[in-house]
Amino acid sequence: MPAVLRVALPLPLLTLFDYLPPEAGVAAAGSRVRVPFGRGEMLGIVIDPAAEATVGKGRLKRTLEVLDPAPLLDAELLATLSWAAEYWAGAPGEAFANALPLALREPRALPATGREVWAMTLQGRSALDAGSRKAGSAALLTALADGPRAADELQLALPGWRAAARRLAEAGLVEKLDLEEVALPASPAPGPALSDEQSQAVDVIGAAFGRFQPFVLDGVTGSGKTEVYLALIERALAEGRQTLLLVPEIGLAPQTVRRLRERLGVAIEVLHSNLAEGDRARAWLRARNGTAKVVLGTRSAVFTPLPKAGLIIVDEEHDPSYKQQEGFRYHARDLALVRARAHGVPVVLGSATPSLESLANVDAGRYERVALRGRPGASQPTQVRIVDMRAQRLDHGLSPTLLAAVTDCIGRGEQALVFRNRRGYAPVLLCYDCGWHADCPRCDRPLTLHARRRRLICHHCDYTAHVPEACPSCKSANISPQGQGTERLEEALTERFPDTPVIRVDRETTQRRDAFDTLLSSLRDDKPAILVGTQMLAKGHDLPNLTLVAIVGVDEGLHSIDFRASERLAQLVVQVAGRAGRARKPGSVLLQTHHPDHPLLHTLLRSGYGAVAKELLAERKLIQLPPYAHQVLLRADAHDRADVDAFLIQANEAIGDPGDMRVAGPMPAPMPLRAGRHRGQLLVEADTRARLHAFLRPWQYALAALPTARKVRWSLDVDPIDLY
DNA sequence: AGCACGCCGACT
DNA sequence: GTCGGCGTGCTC
Repeated sequence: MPAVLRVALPLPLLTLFDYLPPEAGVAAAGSRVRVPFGRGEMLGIVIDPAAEATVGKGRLKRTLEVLDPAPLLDAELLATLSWAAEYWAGAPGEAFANALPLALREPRALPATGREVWAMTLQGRSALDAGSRKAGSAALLTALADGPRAADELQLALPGWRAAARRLAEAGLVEKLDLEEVALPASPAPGPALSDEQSQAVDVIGAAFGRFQPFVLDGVTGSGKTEVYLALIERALAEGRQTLLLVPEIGLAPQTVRRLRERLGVAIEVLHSNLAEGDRARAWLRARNGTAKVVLGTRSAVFTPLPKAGLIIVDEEHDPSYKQQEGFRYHARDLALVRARAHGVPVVLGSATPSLESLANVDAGRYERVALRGRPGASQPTQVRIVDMRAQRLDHGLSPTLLAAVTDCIGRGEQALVFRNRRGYAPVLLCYDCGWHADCPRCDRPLTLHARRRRLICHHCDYTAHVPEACPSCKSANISPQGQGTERLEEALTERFPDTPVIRVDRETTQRRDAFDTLLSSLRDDKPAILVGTQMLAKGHDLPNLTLVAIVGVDEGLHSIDFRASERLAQLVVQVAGRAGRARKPGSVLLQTHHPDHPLLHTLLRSGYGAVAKELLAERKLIQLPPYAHQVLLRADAHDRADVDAFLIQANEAIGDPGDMRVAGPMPAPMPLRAGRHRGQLLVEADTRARLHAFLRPWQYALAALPTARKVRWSLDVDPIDLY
C-alpha cells in the first residue's frame, strides 16, 4: 500500500480523505493542500502526511499542490482540533475550517503579515512646524510627530483620519508603510495602584506561570478584574510570552481595545466578526509567527495559534456566547482550558457570576478560586430592593415606587437605567372582545408589536405583518397591546420626564455599527438621563453617574421549563445591578416583580450570587443534571411533523438498551414550530463523560445511516446550553 | 454539503 | 415524445 496524505476537507462528513503525494513539494501535518474532489477542487488540511491508504489504489487521486511548505497549524492546534471534533461530535473537516480565518481557506499563498503603518515625511515635519495645516490634517500630523503609527491605532485615536491621510499623502507630507513590527510612540500608561486584594490575586495566579492551572477569578462587579488581567498580561509580556484574552461577543467595545492599547504599550491583535477578512488573516498569522503578543477576541479567537503561549484569560466566562450554536458546536471556554493544558500555562476564568460548571470544578478541586470582594473607589455597597407589583397601580408597567425613584435620581442630577429584556412596544396584541391575539403563522407564537414601525414582528423568524385596524376574528375595534417592551417604556418615560433625555439601547437602536458606542458616549458627560434597554446593557461599560438600576419584568425567568433559567436569571440580575454606582456615588437597584416571595430572589438579595449558585448546584446534584451529568441533545426539524417523529423514533431505537444512561423523548422542542419547520428532540444523559462519549460516535454513525435521516435536518449538541 | 444519476408527471 | 421533480448514493 502506498503512503498517502490523509486530509481533512471542509465537509460535514465524519470521514477524512486520502490522496497520493503531490508531484512536487512535500506536505507536512498542518499544511494546506489543494486536492481534486468530485468534479471540482478543494482546500484541505493534512492530518497525516504518511498514512496507509484505506481505499483501493484505483480510487486515489493525486494532491494538486502543497500551499504551505511549513505547516500552517502547529502540532498543538492539530491535536486540539482533533480532540474538539471528537468531543463535540463534529466533522473533523468543519472543526479545521472553523480554526482558519476565511481568507486562509482560499487556495492562495499566505498574505504578508506586515501592518499598515503611516509615517510623516520631512516635508510633513516642516508643515507641522509651520502650522500650515488645519483641522483633521493638523491632528494627523500631530499624531505622527512622535513616530509612525499603525492604521488601526489611528482609527481609534482619530476617527475619520483617512480623509486627511489621503490629502496629506498626495501632498507628500505623509506616507504609507508596511512594517512587520511597530514601535509604539508612547510608553505604556501606568495603571492605578492595585489594591491588596488585587495584587494578591496577581501573585497567586502569577505563581502558576509556566504550568497548567485553571483559576476562577470570582470578582464582584467593579472589583477591578480588568486591572488584574492587565497586571498578569504585563508579566507574560515581560517573559516574552503571548496572552490570549477572550471576551463575549458584545463585550468587545472599542473602549476595551483602547484601554488595553494604552496600558500595555504593545500592539493588541483584535479578532472579531466585524473585522475584514484580510485583516483577520494577518492578525492570525502574526500570532502564529509570535510577533503578536496579545490577542483579544471573541469565541472563534480561541483557535489562534500561540507558539509562545504564556497565559489564557476568558472574561465573563459564564457568557453563553462562548458556545457556538450551529454547525460545529464547540464551547470556547472549554477549549481554552484544553489549550492551556496543552501549553502548560495558567488559564483565568473571570466573572462576577461564574457558571455553575466552573464552580463545581472549584468544589472538585480542579480549579482554584481567587476572589475579589472589594470595590476600589466605591464608597458604599449597592442597595437592592424588591418592589411588589401586585399592590401597585402600574403606569405602562412601571410602578409608582419605581417612578418615584427615577424622579429622585434625575433630581439629584444622576442617571437611571430601566432594564427590560424584551424589545418592541408590546409582546402581544390582544382583542378584548373575543380573545384573539396576533400570532406568527410560521412559529405559532405571539407577534411583537413595534409601534413606531407600525408592524407586527416575530422575534423568532422575523415574519412581519401590518397592524390590523380591527380584530380579524370578530371585527371589534377593541384591540390593544398587552405588556411592555423597551419601546413602550421609552415612550412612557419620555412622556413622564419630558425634560430628561430618554435613551433606548436595544437591537433596534444599535443596528448601525458603532451606534452602541455613540449612544453610550453621549452619556459619559454625566448629565441626567434615563437609559432604557435590554440584555445589551448588562455588561461592560462604566457609566460613573449611573446610580439607579430598575429591573422590570424578569418574572418569565422564574418559571421557565429550562433547568438553566434560574442560573441565567441570577446572573442577569447581578450583572445588570452591577451597572449601578460604579464610581464614588452609592447605587441602588429596584427589582420589580409579581413574585416578591420567590426563594431565588430572596436568596439572591439576602445572600448574593454565591449563595444562589450553591443552592442551584445542590439541586442539580440531587436530580442529576449538569454539571453532575453529561448530556447530548439530538435535534431534528423538517417541514412535516411526521418526518421529525419518524426520525426521532428510529434514533431512539438505534440507542438500543441505554443501560445506565437516561433517555428523554422523543419530544417536541420547547418551540415545536419555528419559521415554518416542525422541531423535535431527544436527550441522552450519562453520569460520566466517558460513558456518554463511548456511546456517542457509534450512535452518530447509526443516525447518519437511518433512511429517515435524509428527510430531516438533524444535529447533535454535546453539552447543550439551551434546550430550545 | 454538493453533485451526479435515475426513474415518473405536465408540456412544447 | 422531452424537461424536470427530488430520492439515493458518493465523494479519497
